[in-house]
Amino acid sequence: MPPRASIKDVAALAGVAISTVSKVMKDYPGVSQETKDRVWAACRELNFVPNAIASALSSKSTKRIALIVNLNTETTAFDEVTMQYLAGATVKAREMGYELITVFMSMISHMNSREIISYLQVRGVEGVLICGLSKNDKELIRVVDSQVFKVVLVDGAVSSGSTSSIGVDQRLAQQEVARRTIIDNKAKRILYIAGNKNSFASEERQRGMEELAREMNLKLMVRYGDFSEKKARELTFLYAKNKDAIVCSSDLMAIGAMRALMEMDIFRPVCGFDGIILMAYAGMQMNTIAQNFSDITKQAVEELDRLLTGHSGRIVVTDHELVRMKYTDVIR
Amino acid sequence: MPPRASIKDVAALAGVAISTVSKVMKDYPGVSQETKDRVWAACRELNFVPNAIASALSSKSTKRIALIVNLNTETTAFDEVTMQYLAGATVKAREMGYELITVFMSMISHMNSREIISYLQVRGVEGVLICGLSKNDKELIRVVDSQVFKVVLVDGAVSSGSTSSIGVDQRLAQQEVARRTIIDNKAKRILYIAGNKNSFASEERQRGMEELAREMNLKLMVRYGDFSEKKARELTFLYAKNKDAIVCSSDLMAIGAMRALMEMDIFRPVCGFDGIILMAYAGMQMNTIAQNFSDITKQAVEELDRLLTGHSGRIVVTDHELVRMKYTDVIR
DNA sequence: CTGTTAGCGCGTTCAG
DNA sequence: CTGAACGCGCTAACAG
Repeated sequence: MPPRASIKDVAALAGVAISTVSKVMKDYPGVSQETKDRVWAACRELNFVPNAIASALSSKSTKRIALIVNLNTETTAFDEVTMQYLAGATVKAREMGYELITVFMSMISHMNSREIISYLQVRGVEGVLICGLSKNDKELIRVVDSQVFKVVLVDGAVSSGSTSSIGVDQRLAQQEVARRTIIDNKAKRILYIAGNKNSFASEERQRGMEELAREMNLKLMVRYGDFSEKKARELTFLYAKNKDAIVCSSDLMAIGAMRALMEMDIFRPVCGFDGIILMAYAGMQMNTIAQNFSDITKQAVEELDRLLTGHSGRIVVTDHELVRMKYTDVIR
Repeated sequence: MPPRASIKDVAALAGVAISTVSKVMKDYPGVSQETKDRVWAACRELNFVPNAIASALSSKSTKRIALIVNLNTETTAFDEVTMQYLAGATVKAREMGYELITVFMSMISHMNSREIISYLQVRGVEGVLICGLSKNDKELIRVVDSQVFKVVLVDGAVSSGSTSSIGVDQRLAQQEVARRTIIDNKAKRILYIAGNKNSFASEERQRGMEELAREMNLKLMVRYGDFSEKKARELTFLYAKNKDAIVCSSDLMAIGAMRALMEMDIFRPVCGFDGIILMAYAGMQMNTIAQNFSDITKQAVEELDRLLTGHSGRIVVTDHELVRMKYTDVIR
């Protein structure tokens, strides 16, 4: 394997100037077809691969974006949603010619906003995707507000100047899932297990549920399950008995609730939210919104591209289909 | 936010030469303490963040590595093992000052080796981590053989010149898991559900099982489950009846086997391999090796660093602990 | 110990 | 339509 050829070598072989090669590579106008052919031939012959580093330095555009997700790297616990976020963004970024570096919250949680900015700047990051921003992430929020980077918030919060927001309409989604479960079971007294008070998404879902309760004239009890299976289980033990249905703000909590009910040996309809496959493995089937989180980050990358090419921030609400989950490729 | 300051600005403000600043930044010897202080002060004042792009161009060292994993991005199926690979590598790479770009097999499966090489070269990749290389990945294997990049194979295959290999001793691990299950249950007739013939890891495990069968004088039936839960289930229906135990080459297949047994309403001891949390959700508990795959890629990043700093390829066998899995933080 | 200088590979005027 | 020339921000000799 010969050492990498540079644009200079190509120019020499093709008998043209460096700038001409550059133009050909980027398909700029103003180069004769004949010259183009000669240049392409030379490229192939030398196995020329443009140097993105040099290009970035010269053009001052790195085409690099960062994905910040909340994967818990301490425990071996895994998180299907995060994984889908990651997969979608990674694939889409490549498709659109962006370089994607993934950053876990845990890697930056000990930094202050200035350090986080430096961290990203050093790496030439121009835009950032943040999934599931919580109110607790104070420093990260300051990073967003600093406007140093173009930012797209995924399932997170509102938008401002250079920031876009994207995700399903949490309020509406929660209402639709819950409504179906409630009507199907003619439920009146509902235990709602919310996430926590710091998550924007959880807050919206809760709001949705509260609205629905008023609208349908339900008796609603709200408790916080912290997105934890265990906590949801405990809450169910405590409060499910005199309720007609349990609505959970996440699938994992729904699993916890379901298990508690099984142990209590009583039946109550339960509904979840995300629509993760794990549910099938847990042997459960319930109403959820059938989200594909990788689609959301795919859209988010597109949105970030918009921001980076000069457009302004906005709020994008993605489609969500409310269908009873089908576990076609899973045994059960 | 003022525009990013460059090393030149710092030099000017500190009243020193550019090269001096550079030396200070990299903590090179031969700079007086006083000068250092002045430079650092200037950095802080200007909020100087070194430009890694420019540095890379000049030094010809990008400090960028790629992680290639086999995450299936078509379906929404998720893969705990892959996720752990990913998490470990991402975290460790950052710790060691490497940039990590993650690449899914599906992104490059349609490319030939030359295109893959270009793809990585364009991005300035110097070293590559490949998880779970299979014999089917012909083009990728050619990339490895081309020696263009330093490569560490994780749970994959053997080493050569600039290539290292890392992973548990699949043969031994399979033997230990199986042996315990077999002894505990005084089993004689074993159904072994292997992965497939293309995976190096699966092949090694199978070899281990075959050795063990000879050693313990077992009656062994080998079938290929393709790492699929469904297939393992079918095989179990077909062959489990007159067997004393079922040994599976992966946890997912073990789940499939277990479910088949439940449907058949017969009991047979089953053992898995990886030790994934999903098992607990599936409501099962069985012998596995308790691997932490993120530890493996962490070690792999260290190994890649060794290669990149001039050492030669080798085979590293990581520790594995054979313990009965404990699902402490999972309800059941 | 410190400063000067010549690139790294490419993008981009701006004359020819 | 083409090419010379400069600069991006930094590194690495080398010279003082």
